Amino acid sequence: MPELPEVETIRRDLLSRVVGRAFSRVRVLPGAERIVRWPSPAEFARTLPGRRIEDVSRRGKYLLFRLSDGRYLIVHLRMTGAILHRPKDAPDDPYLRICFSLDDSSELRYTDVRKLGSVWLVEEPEAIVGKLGPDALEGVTPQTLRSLIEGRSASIKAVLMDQRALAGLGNIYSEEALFLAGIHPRRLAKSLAVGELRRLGEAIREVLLEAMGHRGSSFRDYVDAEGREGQHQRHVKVYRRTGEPCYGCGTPIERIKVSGRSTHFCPRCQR
DNA sequence: CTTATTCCCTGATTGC
DNA sequence: TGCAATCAGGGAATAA
Repeated sequence: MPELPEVETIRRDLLSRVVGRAFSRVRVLPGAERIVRWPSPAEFARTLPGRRIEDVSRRGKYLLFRLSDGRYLIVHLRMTGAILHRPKDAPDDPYLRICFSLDDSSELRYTDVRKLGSVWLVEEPEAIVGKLGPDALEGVTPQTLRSLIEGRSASIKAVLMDQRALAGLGNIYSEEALFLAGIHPRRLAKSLAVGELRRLGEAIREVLLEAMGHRGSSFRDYVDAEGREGQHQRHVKVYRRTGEPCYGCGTPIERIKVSGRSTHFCPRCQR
């Protein structure tokens, strides 16, 4: 499940590998048409060849390729998407959905078991990422956190996962940040005190930086641009640790539902 | 404006 | 052991 640390790991991998390269051929494989959200799959595949990749950036969980004609190729991996950079004669990758051939005999291969991911080719990236809140890796001050929770009656976990409030956190890292800050995921967001908001902001930053240091978490499908797994799944404190002892106090980690998502927490350390 | 629910999609896991 | 039901979950769409 690529969240901010996984997408950022891929971005950094791709920077050195594809910036300066041009697309030579683009194929949307049969059955994968739905992944191409804009324009039509045929126009998408026809327009990209000849365009050079000038930069790779990230907003929340979105990857943005700035192209030489000023347009942007935008990719969202959702649950099971991956972007692999391979030599063109490398063995086939399973679940290949879109193949971007580059002008140096390499390929960007978009693979996606469940076909839930999305790609766009647009002139104006704000049309896609404009609704996102501030990036979770930057600008998470107590003041911004306070502005996020104002006028909302949702739980703090729901707010952290709301990409229009804060962009980049999903289930894994919102749970980990709340554990680190000692905050119960069902707490009403607006009930948090200033000190708790400050701790939460620090926890978000710490969790994301540590996960990026481990090149992301590979619980199921996530791999980086070279097809390698991350290591942070070995370091999570609560995510998918139902029944296992809390590293802080030994109490078994519990699993509950919060705003429709399974949620893990320590009932003793997070009140 | 808000929050809650459904849907997408298929491999892995669970339950009988 | 076998097979069907359930689960996983980001975000869009829809309902309330």
